[in-house]
Amino acid sequence: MADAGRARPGGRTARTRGAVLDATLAELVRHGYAALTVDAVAARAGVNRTTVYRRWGGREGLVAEAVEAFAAGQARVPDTGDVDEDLRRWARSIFDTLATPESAAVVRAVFGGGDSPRLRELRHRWWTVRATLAVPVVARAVERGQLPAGTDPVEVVKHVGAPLYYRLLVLNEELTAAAADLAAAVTAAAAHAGVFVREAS
Amino acid sequence: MADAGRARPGGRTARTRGAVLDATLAELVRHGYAALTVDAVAARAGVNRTTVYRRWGGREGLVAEAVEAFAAGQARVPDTGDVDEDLRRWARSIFDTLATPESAAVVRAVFGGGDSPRLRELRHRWWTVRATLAVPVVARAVERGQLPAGTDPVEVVKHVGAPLYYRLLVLNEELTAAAADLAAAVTAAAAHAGVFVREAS
Amino acid sequence: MADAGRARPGGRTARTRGAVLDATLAELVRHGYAALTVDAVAARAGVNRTTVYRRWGGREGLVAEAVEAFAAGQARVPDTGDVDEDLRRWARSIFDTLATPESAAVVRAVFGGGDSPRLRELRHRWWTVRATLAVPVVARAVERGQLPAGTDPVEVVKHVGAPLYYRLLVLNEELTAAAADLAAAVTAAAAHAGVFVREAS
Amino acid sequence: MADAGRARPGGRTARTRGAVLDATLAELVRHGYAALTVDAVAARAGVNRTTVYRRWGGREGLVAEAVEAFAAGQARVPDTGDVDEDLRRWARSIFDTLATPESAAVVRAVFGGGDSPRLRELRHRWWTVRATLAVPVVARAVERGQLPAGTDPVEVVKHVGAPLYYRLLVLNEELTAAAADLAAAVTAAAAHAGVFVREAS
DNA sequence: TCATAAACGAGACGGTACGTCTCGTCTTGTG
DNA sequence: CACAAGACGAGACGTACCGTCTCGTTTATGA
Repeated sequence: MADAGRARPGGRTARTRGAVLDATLAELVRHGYAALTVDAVAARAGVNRTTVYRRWGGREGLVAEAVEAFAAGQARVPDTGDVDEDLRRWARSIFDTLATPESAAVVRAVFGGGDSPRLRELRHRWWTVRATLAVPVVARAVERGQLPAGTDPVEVVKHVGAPLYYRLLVLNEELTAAAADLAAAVTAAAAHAGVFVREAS
Repeated sequence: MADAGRARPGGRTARTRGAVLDATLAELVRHGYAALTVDAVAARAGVNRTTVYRRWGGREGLVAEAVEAFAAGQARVPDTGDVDEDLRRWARSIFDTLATPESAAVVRAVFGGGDSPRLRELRHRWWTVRATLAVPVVARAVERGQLPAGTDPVEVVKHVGAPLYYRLLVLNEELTAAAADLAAAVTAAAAHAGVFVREAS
Repeated sequence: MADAGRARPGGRTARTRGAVLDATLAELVRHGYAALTVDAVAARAGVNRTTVYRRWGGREGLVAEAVEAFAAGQARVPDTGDVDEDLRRWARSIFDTLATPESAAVVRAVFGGGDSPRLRELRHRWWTVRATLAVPVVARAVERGQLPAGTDPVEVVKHVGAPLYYRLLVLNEELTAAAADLAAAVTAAAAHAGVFVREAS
Repeated sequence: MADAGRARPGGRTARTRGAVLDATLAELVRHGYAALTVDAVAARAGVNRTTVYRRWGGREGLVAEAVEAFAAGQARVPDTGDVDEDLRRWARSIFDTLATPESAAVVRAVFGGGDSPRLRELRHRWWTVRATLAVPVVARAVERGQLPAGTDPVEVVKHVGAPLYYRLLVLNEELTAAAADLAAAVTAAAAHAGVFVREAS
């Protein structure tokens, strides 16, 4: 958010875009998705309402672009040679993403909002991007013989993230590094035990 | 939902209450929380808007009471003598709760809505009720020696439910019995491996 | 306008109606039809925009009702026994209607505005009401033998009013009593000369 | 409208001007002054909005110039030696001007529009030009002794035109040649009767 | 013929008003 | 005298034009 300025060369258009997206994130953090109004965003960005409608078409477009801009380059793919450590780092990476107030607000906005097609797609993208990154971690472990053959990578990845999102969205508990480590450890233990081995179908 | 009327004795008041709560659930299922309007509920219940505002004070109160009425007696506590089977049945119980369209809509309403204190409390209650029921299952297993001493029951319970809610709220995937079984198996394996053993703190 | 209050007993509704119609006339006088905004009317009436849209549906409905309320009981039908004097008084009556700033503004609004069906009907009513009142004046004169048989009353009435509206709408000249007298005299002279006698058709 | 092209030699500028003025007239005829938008005119003319604002400054300037271009050389001054016939021809000339849809639209635009200074001046010019042309007709008649000395030419001219504009703007009736003849006859009869003789003041 | 000033195209923007939609309060006539 | 029926205040929504501005391109014309 802060350093977005550097990426905005020149024109008024780019300046406007930046101001609006920043304002959107700020409003998201302060009031949440449900209470986010175009007027408030425009006012905070020092921009006319009309401009927002012209370029983003309303609340959804606003959030969609702000989130996409925010989500870019958030996840880190670990490769230490050890599954357990890899999973732990992956969990920590998720934790890092969800721990800051900004991120939490964004995640809540994305996953606690309405059912519009645009939001659906956003959610799907969010997950797809992360799954695409994490799946190889498990695949490599299988190749290295650290996990039993037939282990389903997608399910593993899901079970690492689930407890963290669960805490944030359902339990409303604060996320901790310990929780992340635990989620990774649980999944790792189960994986070693062959629970994720998929029957030949 | 349909036969709920029988459980409500006597007066017009009770009849009104029932009609409104039924209508609220129906609207929740059809349109979701975000698009739920007091007017629509009142119209569907054949009741005046004013009445709804008088008795429930608005959308939130409406949903809160409807959900509480709905949530009563949804969970089943298994006790088969075998942790693995107990956890599996517990997971299946969650699955049953989340699988029907009505339940899914209610859950989405509760956990995908706003941040009002009332909703927060509702979420908290939702979780507390279920945790209270499930914790003894794990406790018993520890007593029986099926799980290592020091196993944290609350964490175990969380990890059973997490993947299911995650699927529903984050991944928007359909829930399956297999997913429930997998969640239970993962948690059980980890528990047997001592992952949930809490260091003396 | 000022004494409209007496005719409004009781309810908030009636009070609102009166305030809005008064405000509409005031705005009409000050800024004219083209520059009349719903917002300004609502503000002046101390009423919410929404209320205006609910009850009058927008600018046109507003003007339509205000004008109708205004137009009620504006014209006087003379019957002195003498055509020339009757026509003169009729012209004076029109003059009285058009001479005050309020009336002039209303007339400009009605006849200088858009082409919507509602305004068209308003114009038609305006004319019809006045024609209905004035036609008997000419008819009586024919019966009395003061005007030749076959004199077309409608055309006579039109020619009395035409120069006055012409001055107001086209020439933007101030209306004078002398102009009204002249219009009546011209029409009377032509009528006596048989110019308005309609060929048997 | 169509042959306006001949008066526009060479340049893109002149071509643009012609296209825009034509488009303005067309929009005026189709939608009337109130609904005339700069955007529509620009689009129809195949010209950019900006160009219109640059050269005409907005809706009013557009209409003003279009109307002036249109109004040039519309009136015909008769001189048959007979007042009655002269007045009749003059009335017919007005009728010709007002009868076509284009002309009617233009007139409505000029006289049924707003109250801006520019439009006021346009109205004044419209009338002045015509009065200047017509006044000599009456003056000659007085010289020839066909009308009484002291007859006020300006009032005569006004009374010829009034019923026709009245029909168009107030009554919204279709103009007919008969109506024009009647207006002339009425005025002529009154003039012969000395109604227009102005007292020495 | 070629430089240069003028006009134009493209399009983002601030601004005003529009007309619509809910929400939640407030008023009122009626039973 | 309570309450259903519904008018009202409040405020966000999304749209349409207005008129301004900037930047780059085209075009006419006279040195």
